[in-house]
Amino acid sequence: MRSEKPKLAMIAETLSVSVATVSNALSGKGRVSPELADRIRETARDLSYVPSMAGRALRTGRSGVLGLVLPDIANPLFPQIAQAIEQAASTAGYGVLIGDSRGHTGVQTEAIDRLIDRGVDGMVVIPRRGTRISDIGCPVAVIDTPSTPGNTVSSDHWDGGRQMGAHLRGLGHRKVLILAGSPQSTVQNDRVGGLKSGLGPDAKVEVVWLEKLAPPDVPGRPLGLAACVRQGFTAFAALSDLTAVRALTELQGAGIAVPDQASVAGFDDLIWSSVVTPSLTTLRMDMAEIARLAVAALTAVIEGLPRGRVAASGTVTAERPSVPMMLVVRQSTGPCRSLLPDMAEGAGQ
Amino acid sequence: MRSEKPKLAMIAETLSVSVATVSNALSGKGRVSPELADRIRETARDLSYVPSMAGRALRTGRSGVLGLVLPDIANPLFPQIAQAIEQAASTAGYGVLIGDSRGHTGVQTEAIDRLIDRGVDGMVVIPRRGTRISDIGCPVAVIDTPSTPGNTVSSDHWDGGRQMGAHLRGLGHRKVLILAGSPQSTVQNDRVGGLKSGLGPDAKVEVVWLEKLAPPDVPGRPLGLAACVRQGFTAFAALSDLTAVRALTELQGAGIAVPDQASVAGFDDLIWSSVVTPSLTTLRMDMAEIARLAVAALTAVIEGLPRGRVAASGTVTAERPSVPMMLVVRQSTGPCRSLLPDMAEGAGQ
DNA sequence: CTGAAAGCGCTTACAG
DNA sequence: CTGAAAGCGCTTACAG
Repeated sequence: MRSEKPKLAMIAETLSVSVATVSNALSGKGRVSPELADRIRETARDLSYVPSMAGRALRTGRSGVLGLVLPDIANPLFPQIAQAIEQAASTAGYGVLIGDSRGHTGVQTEAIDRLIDRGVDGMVVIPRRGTRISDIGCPVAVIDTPSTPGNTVSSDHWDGGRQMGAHLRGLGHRKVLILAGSPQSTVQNDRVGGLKSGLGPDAKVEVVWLEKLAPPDVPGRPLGLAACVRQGFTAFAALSDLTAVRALTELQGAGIAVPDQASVAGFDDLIWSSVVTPSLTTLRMDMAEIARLAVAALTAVIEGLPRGRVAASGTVTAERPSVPMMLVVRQSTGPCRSLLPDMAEGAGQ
Repeated sequence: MRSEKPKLAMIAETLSVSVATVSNALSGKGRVSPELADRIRETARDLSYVPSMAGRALRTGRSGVLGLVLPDIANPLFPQIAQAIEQAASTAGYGVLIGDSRGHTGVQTEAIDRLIDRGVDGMVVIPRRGTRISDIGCPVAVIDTPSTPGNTVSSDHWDGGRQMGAHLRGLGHRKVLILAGSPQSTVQNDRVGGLKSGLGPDAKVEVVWLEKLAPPDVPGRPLGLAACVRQGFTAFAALSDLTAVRALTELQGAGIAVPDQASVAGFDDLIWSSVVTPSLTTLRMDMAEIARLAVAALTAVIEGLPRGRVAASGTVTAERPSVPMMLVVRQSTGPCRSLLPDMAEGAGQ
């Protein structure tokens, strides 16, 4: 029912003061007497004044918007990431613009450019396959993995792998198959490294990179996991919940009981992992914290705060570069029964 | 290496014309001689000129940004939706700002308000549980289901259900359990209705609303599907792929072979459905088309196009209100073997 | 402590 | 067909 969108001038007029004073009062820069400032804030509230982003942006050269670019849009992590970033950004007073390169790895630059053209003040990028981010023209926070140069902040994927490895080792597993995606992914390599370390030197570990399978791996194609069980593998550690669910259903479809005959574990704790039977043991990322750190790093340099730094790599530096992952133990992993060929008995529940 | 971000004035200066002329030429409103317009466009390109959104927004009162609000952020459809909307918006020259109400159904207004405050020109809303959208202060496109008043455009969920029902019926299934989420969801109700219709009058159909289960349903809890099979249910139609995967793994875990002993089907064709074994029969939405229609409806009223209409409900009207769903038949559904109690034999493959 | 003025980069009547 | 001018809503030196 308000007659019109209130502007600074309206408040000024209402109180018979200058817009400059209103602006100063509202921005709390303290050049205004406390009493006047109070009155100004009050009538601003009464009029439900909302500053015009356009006016402010034009004047200050800052849009108050951050870009979020996920090259790999089909990424099932997207909801988690988008939610966390939006939350952190909004708390920091920023909006979040979606940048999507629709899977075309090369076209990522285009998505970034579009974001720049729209005037984002900074952006957070979740790279895939070592996409190189450099002099983009605005501060960039990269969420990848601590071992990547230019990484701003991320989960400690290596340690996550280590936790998973230790868990599996603790259950007695000594012959483990790691189901990985792309060998080009630093995140995945870190997870593999940690897994091996956690499993210990006496474990027999094999890695299959789905992407390297020939003929090219198709989602629906069986991975031959039952044969692996017959060969003595007792645990399957997938580097993503998606692959874990794939492994789980393949095993179950072949009549192999999980976790009785083989353990299965995933990564990332997507909702799916808690919904399947048996529910999946997995590693949860603290996306909220990662997002908070990434956004804080960004806003620090955007707002010229003392702590804000842009590293040589062109990306922004966070308070701390890595956030621990948390092991979530559920039903899909159990003690190693190391039962070899004689697995015909039952899949009974 | 460009010395500075080029502005309209620079182009004008370079060509010794007025900024007004440059503006007119670039916006193609045709008040400029073709030759001059060409030269202007050319130098604009050479200088890699990008208009300042802030300047334009302040002047025109339009931000060139659309809001996307999904109250149910954990929604696994999010990647699909976000990608499609971003694609459509970007093609139409708009950016997309994320609006998230973080699950708090009531707080949705807050998310919407934040978007409004940021000056979005319109927004697309995917409501849950009959959230009421009204006089928000900007054009709104609602993507829900055709039977909801105020729906702008959406999949034809009823017909999708019908297709699935017909498919199952064609395979001989006559006793089907529908796994639904919330009875408050119009989308789900439509799917249920279609399913029943497609299954035909002689089919015995039961619906279990997961949300109404007492004690409240927890993701990991078994749904007692094996017992249902013993009772003669031969097919399980889940209203989402998430639930379908849940059902599939529960059945498999209980030693019931899918699709040999029971068929399972889902909805939405998330990536998960093609990855599990057996891969899931499901219904795919044409999100790209839906997004295109929604965005077109929005931009039509934003840009004051002749076709653009705001319906009485306060939401925008699309070229057509519904888009067909497409049945994707995969391995999880098969002919009904109608094997009753004697299902002890084998889950072996 | 408060205000008048300039200007951020555009677009849009309005003249010429 | 082209241009001079005003103004969108802010913030920021600069005076007072």
